Amino acid sequence: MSYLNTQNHSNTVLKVLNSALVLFVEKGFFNTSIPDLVKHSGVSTGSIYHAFQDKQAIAETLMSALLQQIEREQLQILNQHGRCKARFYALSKWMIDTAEEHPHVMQFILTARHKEFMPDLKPICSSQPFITLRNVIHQGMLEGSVQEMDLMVAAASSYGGILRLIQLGLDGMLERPLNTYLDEITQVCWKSIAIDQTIGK
Amino acid sequence: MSYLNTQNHSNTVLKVLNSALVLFVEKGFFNTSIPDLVKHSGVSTGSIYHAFQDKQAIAETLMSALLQQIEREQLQILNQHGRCKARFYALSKWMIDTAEEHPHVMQFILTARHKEFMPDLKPICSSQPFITLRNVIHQGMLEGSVQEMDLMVAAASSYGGILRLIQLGLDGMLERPLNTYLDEITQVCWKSIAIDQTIGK
DNA sequence: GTCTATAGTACGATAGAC
DNA sequence: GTCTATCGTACTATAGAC
Repeated sequence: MSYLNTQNHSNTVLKVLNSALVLFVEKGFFNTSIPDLVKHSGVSTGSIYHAFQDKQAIAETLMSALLQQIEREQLQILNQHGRCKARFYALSKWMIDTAEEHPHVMQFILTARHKEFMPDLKPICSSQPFITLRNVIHQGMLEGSVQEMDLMVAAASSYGGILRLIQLGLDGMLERPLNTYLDEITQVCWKSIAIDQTIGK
Repeated sequence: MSYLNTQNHSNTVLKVLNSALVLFVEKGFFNTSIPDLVKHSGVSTGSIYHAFQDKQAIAETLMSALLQQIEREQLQILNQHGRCKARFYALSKWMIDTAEEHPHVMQFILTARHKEFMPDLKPICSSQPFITLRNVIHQGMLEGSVQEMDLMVAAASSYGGILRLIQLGLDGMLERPLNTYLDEITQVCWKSIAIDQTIGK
């Protein structure tokens, strides 16, 4: 199933964005030509340029749409869990599930060299979804469940492990499916910033 | 100072490789044209194509040279420290120092979309330097200083935090210089996989 | 809004003098 | 080995019919 929502975009735009997601991740932005997009999406050159100003605008729209969708899903998770540790586990599970169900999405967000084709864009880690991840850790410090330390250090250590494992999974370096590592990785990542030594469930 | 060793390569090759490192990281592989390389390196088109088969070969040679140099530096560190924890700390310090002194090197290794322009290359995390990092963690399990767990999970959790913080630093998301975070980040990253709760130095 | 056909350009790579 | 000049190509983007 497509990850992108059908609400904000026309059918043509959506077809192009979905093809762009696949092709940009698999071949790279610069190795994907407009003719490639035409073939993969079934939309003609003219229609593509009617819907988007240029090739770069396709990437920008795609990025923006993905980040919006991710924000929406994060908010749902935050609504279901109140405390830092529960939120951290739920967000980690969601990241790992997304990496398995929509590997292209995760790959595009995590490893696409956005700077290379969107030079004006701020680094991905300054986008709202990453701010939300950090805010949860900050909440933990206020709650007393996370050790007082530099927020960037805490965020890097906790989510860094999750994201690194996801990257290893996307690169085909893991023997088992990603989700089978969920419990183990979230436990050790949480342990790195938890305030006490009782790790029990 | 240049990161690359002058032993294996001629002066012309070295000039091109150094320019390629800078330009590939700052503008990206596909946004760097041969004329760009000519301007930046002072070497003419003809000489570049005399030294390298094509543009991709420049990237491949660069990657190979960097990995070799990194391997050499890692071996030095392993020779200076015997136990897992000491090696982990020293390797982490070395990664952070390298990121500060040679940001282009770190950026090229960590974030360059190698797959995009070197489709045949294995993922970077299967290269020898990354294997060495994992081996050190494995050694820790045998020694009894690191908890028994899946090796990939342990490596992701421990080095993932370090690498994530380095990425944040390279992206300009940190307030202070990277090396000022060294003690804090290595401590929490080690804590995530350490076997007992005594974290003291 | 959608399409085909094509203009214009910039690039990778080569030829060939020195 | 190094250089300049240039070829051929493949791309992005546009023009204009429907």
